[in-house]
Amino acid sequence: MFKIGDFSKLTRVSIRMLRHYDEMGLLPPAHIDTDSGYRFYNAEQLPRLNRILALQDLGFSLRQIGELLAHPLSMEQLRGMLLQKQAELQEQVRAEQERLARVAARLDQIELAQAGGEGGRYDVVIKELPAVWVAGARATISSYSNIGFLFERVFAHLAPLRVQGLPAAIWHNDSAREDEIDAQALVFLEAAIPASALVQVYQLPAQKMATLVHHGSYLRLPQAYNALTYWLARGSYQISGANREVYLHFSTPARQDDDSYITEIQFPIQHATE
Amino acid sequence: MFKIGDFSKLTRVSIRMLRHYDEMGLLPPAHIDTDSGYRFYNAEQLPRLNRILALQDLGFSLRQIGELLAHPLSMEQLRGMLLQKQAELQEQVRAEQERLARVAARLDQIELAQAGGEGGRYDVVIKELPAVWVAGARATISSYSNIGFLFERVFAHLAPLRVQGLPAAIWHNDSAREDEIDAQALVFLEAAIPASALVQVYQLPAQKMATLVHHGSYLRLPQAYNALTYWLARGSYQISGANREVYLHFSTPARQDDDSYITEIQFPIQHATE
DNA sequence: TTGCTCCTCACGTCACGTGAGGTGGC
DNA sequence: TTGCTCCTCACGTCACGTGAGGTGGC
Repeated sequence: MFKIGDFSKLTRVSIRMLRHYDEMGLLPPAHIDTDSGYRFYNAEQLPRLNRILALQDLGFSLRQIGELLAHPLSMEQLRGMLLQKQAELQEQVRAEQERLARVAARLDQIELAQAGGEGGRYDVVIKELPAVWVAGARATISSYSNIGFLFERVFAHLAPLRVQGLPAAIWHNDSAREDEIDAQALVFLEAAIPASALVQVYQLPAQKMATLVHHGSYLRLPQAYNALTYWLARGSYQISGANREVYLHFSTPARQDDDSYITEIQFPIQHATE
Repeated sequence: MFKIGDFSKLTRVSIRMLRHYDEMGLLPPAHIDTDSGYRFYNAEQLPRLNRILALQDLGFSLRQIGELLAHPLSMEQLRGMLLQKQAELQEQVRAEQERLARVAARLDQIELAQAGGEGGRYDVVIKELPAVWVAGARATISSYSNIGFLFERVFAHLAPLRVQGLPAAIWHNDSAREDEIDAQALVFLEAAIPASALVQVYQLPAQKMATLVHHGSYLRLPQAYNALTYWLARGSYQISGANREVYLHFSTPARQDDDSYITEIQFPIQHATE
């Protein structure tokens, strides 16, 4: 028989935890002194404690372990649980490795900044955007700054409906030619509204996005794009579609050199392994 | 200006968390209505929120982020913190991968058991043993079961000192010959005691151990050894020294076929990469 | 007018560590 | 007799989610 302190030394499990396992019914002591309340353990209890520790190491919670010990699973069921655990752990490892890549990218960013670069002002954030309704107009334009008339079309469509929302652009840059830009102006909606010949209304699908907020004039947007694409190149993501700009602070008509503008750049991404 | 719900939708940060960041002083709203207490945010706050989220993603706690935002670090200091984070994350990834290997080993164990094997009854547990004083006697013997006389030597040394402790054996199996076993009998002590010509007293160094508890006769110890060595072969550990047996439940003189015996087998291990 | 949004307060999570304050055994 | 060990009770951790119960704006 071991007093709790000796059993703790033997098993390297803290006294606190042995008491906790007792409380949870996972490992009641072999004997409890009725006068003093002292817990006494014996060597026969070691296999059970080891099973608890092993299951914990496999990633089960103490509650789950309690159930596993109370209602032992068949080999086949246990195998199923472990296969699921394995998948979870693999996903966790992947997530950790991606985080590591992001730390490395951040370190790179610092070194570039020390070398005189500009990227250090931006923080890239990954978001899961849900599906959302938009009203949009699309056309091929000859310059990025010419998107204005598309927005006018959309706004003209929305005004009589008394609908408002954040404006955004999607740049479908399939063409290699710099003067053939497949551009889409859109406004985010709360819900579906009627469409028209010139303005489409549809749902953008849910999408994982790498985003960055640029606070300043459009003339310095290229630096922001550089920071984001550099970050993406360093990481473990692939760009999986057309990039967007969300105009969080702007004026109409747009000016190219307004330093108060705030623009979020978004690139749809997916895991490089998918 | 955005109400908290709109800002939450925009940033994909829950309302609960925006309020929490306010409470912590990380991101106070740009404006709070004095009557209603409503929080209002504006687009200028997005870069700060993104910085919070990016630092969180790098593994900093909200408290640390608060300090980083209040007292910005130099590039060099930030680099140092990130390098440390990187090391921590690498260690975490390694630990997760080892855990994954253990899950895989467990799955193997199940398949072996289904094929009629015996390994399924054992749970391997890793422990960090601290340095500990022992009294021991060492000799080359011709059979494992001949270790008894070495224990008698140790017990004879301890008896007049009125010292007790758990007995254990260390098997220094350097020789290839099965009838030349370099064996050591020892007893764990609470503190140092005098040595003698036949009994050494010294400290076993701290050591990471892979352990397993065998409940049953010594005749079935080989199965327990098989389970442990198989587990070790599957995992990412290297055996780094002589294995031990700790006799948790036994009798003197020892019998080979006593099913009530409880024995812990220990292999010193280190990471395969070290 | 009626949902909708916002507010504060507070509990629960999960596996622990770390006290405070008190008692029994060598 | 005096440390030592054990006991119970309870708080703190940390980033959240999820209510309860109540109020203001279209």
